[in-house]
Amino acid sequence: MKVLIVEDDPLHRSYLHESVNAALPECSAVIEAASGGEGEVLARQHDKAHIVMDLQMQPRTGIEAARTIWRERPGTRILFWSNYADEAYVRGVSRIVPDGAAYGYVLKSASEERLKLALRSIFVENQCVIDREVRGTQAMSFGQTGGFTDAEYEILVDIALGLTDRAIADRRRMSLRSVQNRLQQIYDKLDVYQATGQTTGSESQFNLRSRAVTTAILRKLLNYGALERAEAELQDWIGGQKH
Amino acid sequence: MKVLIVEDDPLHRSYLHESVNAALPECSAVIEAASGGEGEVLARQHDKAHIVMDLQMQPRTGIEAARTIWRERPGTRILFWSNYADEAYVRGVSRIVPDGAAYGYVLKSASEERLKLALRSIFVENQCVIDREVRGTQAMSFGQTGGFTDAEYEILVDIALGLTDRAIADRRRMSLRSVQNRLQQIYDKLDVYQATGQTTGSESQFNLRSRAVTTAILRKLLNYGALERAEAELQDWIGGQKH
DNA sequence: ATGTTCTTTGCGGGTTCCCGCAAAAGCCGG
DNA sequence: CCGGCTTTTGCGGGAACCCGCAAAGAACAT
Repeated sequence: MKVLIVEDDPLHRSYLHESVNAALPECSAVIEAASGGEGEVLARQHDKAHIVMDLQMQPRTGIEAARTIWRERPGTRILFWSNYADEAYVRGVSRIVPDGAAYGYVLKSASEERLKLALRSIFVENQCVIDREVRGTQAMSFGQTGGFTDAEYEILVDIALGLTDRAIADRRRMSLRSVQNRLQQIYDKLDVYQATGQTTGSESQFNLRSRAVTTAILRKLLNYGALERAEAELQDWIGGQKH
Repeated sequence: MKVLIVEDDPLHRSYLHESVNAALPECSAVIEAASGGEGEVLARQHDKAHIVMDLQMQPRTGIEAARTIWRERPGTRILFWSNYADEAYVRGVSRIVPDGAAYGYVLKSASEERLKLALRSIFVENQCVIDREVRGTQAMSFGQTGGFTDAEYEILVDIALGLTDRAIADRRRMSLRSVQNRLQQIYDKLDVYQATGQTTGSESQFNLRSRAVTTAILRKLLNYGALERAEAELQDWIGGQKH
């Protein structure tokens, strides 16, 4: 068994290396990559290796690396190893995991025991292991309680990118009014109607559109990585438009 | 000499501990704190300790901790130790450093030598040490080349928070039109006028307001921590308004 | 086929935003 | 005090946004 570690922080990398050695004595080789791009290359070279992948990396994030790896080799087992359980990350991961692939998601704050257990579960038993906290945000997200549907999330990302209603309608192939309906659902769910106090009698409001975006960021529905990915997709789409 | 380490990641904490011991043999005690709040408490107890402070921490960030510590003890020497050189962080730090206080800013990606050198320079020589990359974004920010003035940055934060033009005018004590002037300067500097391609002849545009915010985030002028802080200030202001 | 429910679409108007234009108000060297 | 200079403010109009209302469609059980 070979294990490929993709992690840009040298401290965490060597920590992972030790943990893999301790948890998987049957492992014959541990390869290290210090960035997402390097990880993709090494995954191609060692095409039976299991992978431990950091999510936050510069410039090529773990999600992008995992996507290309899974595209070439859908059965690969990947254990994601991340600082946060932000909904944006969780959604990003579950969006790209192929059907039937085994994967894991553990937080860096987890104990070494949990990490070793996860390593054995996924790489030996071929069984998904998802950290309890992550499960929490997953449920939050897919359950209806305050969660966003994929359609709503799509539109949320679009206004975050700064698209106009008209542009969203074009991009998502729906009417202008439907876009605005979705927006209202989003505004409701993000509870964005709080008024700012005012010395004069009348009360000024928030700009709902911008307010929704930052509320989403503050609630960790969106984060830098998600925006970066979405921006890249947007540029692709623009390129395709004027073909 | 005493040194207080404030860092939530245990790996980095013990790495710092070792580096301090190696670089500062005259140091008599090293205290560790695992969060911003704990750091503030320990800083009060050990009121001559120098501080090494991580910036990204949950829930209380290093900038907030540093601000309260400096408020109580303005001469304290603090070495900031961060993953990124985002303009939002750099601006946040230089906004709170008291006049004449010695401080440092080194990146986690720096070599151990650089770290030790910085520890000696600031804690022994009482001399500022700012990582080269950070200097770069500092210059970018305060020099006129594509940089934002404080006034513009303030407004940028305000639209990011979702305030309406009217509300910004009230908050910053200026006329509506002046706010909109500032907005146009911001739109210019962020170069937000790119049109999305369109099948019909006419071309749809971005929503400049939202587009400016995410462009700023993608360029790392804004990030989660900055928004969080600004949101707290905003809530304070709203409270004061309806007194 | 009929009724119920949910989603999508169109219309209209009130509000906010974006911005060109020009007058008014500060800032300085003469 | 006076001509420049930048910055601030007011006005007006066109566009985009927010949203209530109601008709048209789609999905599904009876």
